[in-house]
Amino acid sequence: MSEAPPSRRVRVAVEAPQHSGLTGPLDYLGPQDLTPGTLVHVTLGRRDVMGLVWDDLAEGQDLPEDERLPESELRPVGEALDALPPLSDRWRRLVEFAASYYQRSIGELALAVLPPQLRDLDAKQLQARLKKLDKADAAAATQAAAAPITPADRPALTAQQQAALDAVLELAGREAPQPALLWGLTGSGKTEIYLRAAEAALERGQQVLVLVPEINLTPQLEARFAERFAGHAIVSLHSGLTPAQRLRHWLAAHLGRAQLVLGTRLAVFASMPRLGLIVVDEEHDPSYKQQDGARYSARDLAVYRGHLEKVPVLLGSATPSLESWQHALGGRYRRIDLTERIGGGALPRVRLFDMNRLERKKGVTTTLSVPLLDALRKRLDRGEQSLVFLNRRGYAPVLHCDQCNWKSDCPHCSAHQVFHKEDRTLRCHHCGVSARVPRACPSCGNPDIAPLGRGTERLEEQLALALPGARVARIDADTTKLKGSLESQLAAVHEGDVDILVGTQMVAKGHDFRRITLVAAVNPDGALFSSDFRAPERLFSLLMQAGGRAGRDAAQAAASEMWVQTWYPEHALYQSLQKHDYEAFASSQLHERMSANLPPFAHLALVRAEGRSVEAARDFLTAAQEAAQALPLSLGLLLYPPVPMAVARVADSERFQMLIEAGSRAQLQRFLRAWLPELHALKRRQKGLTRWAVDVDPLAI
DNA sequence: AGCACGCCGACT
DNA sequence: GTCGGCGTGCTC
Repeated sequence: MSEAPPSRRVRVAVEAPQHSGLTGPLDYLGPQDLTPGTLVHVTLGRRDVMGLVWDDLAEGQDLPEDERLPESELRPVGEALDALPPLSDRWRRLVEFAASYYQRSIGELALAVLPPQLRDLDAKQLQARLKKLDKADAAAATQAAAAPITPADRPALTAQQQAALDAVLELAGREAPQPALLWGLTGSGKTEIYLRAAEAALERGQQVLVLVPEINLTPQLEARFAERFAGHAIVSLHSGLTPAQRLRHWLAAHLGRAQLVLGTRLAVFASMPRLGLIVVDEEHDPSYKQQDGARYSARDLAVYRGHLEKVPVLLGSATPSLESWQHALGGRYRRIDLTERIGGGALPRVRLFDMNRLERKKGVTTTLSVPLLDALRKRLDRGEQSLVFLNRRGYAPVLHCDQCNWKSDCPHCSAHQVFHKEDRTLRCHHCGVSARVPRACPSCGNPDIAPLGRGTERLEEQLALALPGARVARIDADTTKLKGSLESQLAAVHEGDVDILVGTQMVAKGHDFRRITLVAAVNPDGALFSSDFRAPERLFSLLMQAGGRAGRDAAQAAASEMWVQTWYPEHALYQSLQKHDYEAFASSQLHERMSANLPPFAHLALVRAEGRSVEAARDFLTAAQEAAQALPLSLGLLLYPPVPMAVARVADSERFQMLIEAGSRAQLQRFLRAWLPELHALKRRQKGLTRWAVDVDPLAI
């Protein structure tokens, strides 16, 4: 028997959430040779939890010597899962940065971004898992020898693409590459640039990380990469995988066996020992921001990770986020442009249809205007497809009684219940409650209750009625609930089994329709007057993307059209859209943002509070504000008063929020670090407060 | 967050 | 007398 190695103080990041007040790693006693990055079981209170051996934090970040527990009071670490190679130093720096920036504990974040199944394993089970993986890999390796990529397999690059690729490769050759913003129209061949850049990294023996905004978009991109890189190991990482798949794919990345990792925002934390390139496709997409728990932006973390690992980051978009655009204008990002569509195709002609020109007759539906129906009919006659875009699910957003003014309000939320005709339900899109549609007005008994407004279900019905013989189909969250149904419905469109496709933003993103020559946005005005300062940016990008669905087949591009029905055709947003002029739009938005002192010229944090009563939620934030004003660090910050959220009550919970504005990130960070402990204390005193959270760099205000 | 302890109401 | 309600407080 060998002697037990001498014990020492070991820092372990444990899975304890922020609310516990335990922010940094905890101290345990462990063997001398325990490497940082190793998973260990430790006792926390009375339970056994997973922890990750951490290093001593940087000067100033750590507790002072005299506040640490004496070694005599420390508990020993439990079993180490040392069959797994430790998480790298760079990986830990990324997690440390993310935890600090988004104001969460290191342990919470570190363990939340590991595959969930890893937490439930003991050393023996892990070893078995790794052995099984070895076997499978060996079998796969003998089966398919990596086929070299030959130039013949790839489409020739246009001159512009070649220049873009050269710029990317030049960056990759630098010691500390600058992030690149690949600004390319839909159909300009961005994906080909990703593929070529990835190819170069693979040839150097490096791994490539590709992020996409939605799970929906992973299969088609995965197919493209799989086709190009046959024989290479490609794995996907997203929340749609089974726990076992997720662990297997994560391990493949961590062990360096997966050469390409493709995934949604959580994949930004994938452990990759030989990372050589990060691609963030559709970098402007709001889905990159996590909306609960640690509210990180995977795009921003990707940029930070690139900086840490000294690898190039390629941010791609036709309508970059104004943050990224501003970075490019300021020279922090290298801008690379793709301004031509492949094959010389033109962008669809944008027609702004002025709704004011229609005669307004009472009770007559104007959404399907006569000219729009004519345009749709023209496509039908030519055997072409059309996409009608409406960002609202259901049949009608509300039911209404003419006699007593009753409305289908949700009993638990400050929102209407949406009428879904298909299953005759009234559903609240905020809390999810569902009720049968009443036969008569529940308030006065009037049998004549009517739907008000329209959603995709009703649009589908009205189109079928107005255009007899047309094959109308609808794709939205309701028609794609079942697994695989989105794929089969998209396939039906590709097969030509559909003439007119009705859909929400789900169909506006990414899907490559070949035969669509008309895209119509029938009611996009809502976002023009939203209280959220980012609403115009989102609308512009959504409409550009929707428009990009038309004319992808170069032969039909000339005849393709985007139809926008609006009451405000003179609005600057639509004017820029009509000219496909993202630059003009961005410039006017940035101008507005600068004069209003909004991002990217200011930095925001949002504190949200939920309580059983309006008072509980509001009083908490008011007290929080008072505590903030007492801090010297709040000097120069703008603390807005607490206000109810746009939907103030959800599932019987009252919601308030409060905005903090700072001139610099560092200032905001310093303030939050000092302030949050006070909020934890306040929460304990505030009765009826159920939850609160800080959102750094919030996307939706 | 878990998971204790702790101090008051309706049950065998 | 005890089972259990959820308020309060702690976890290296």
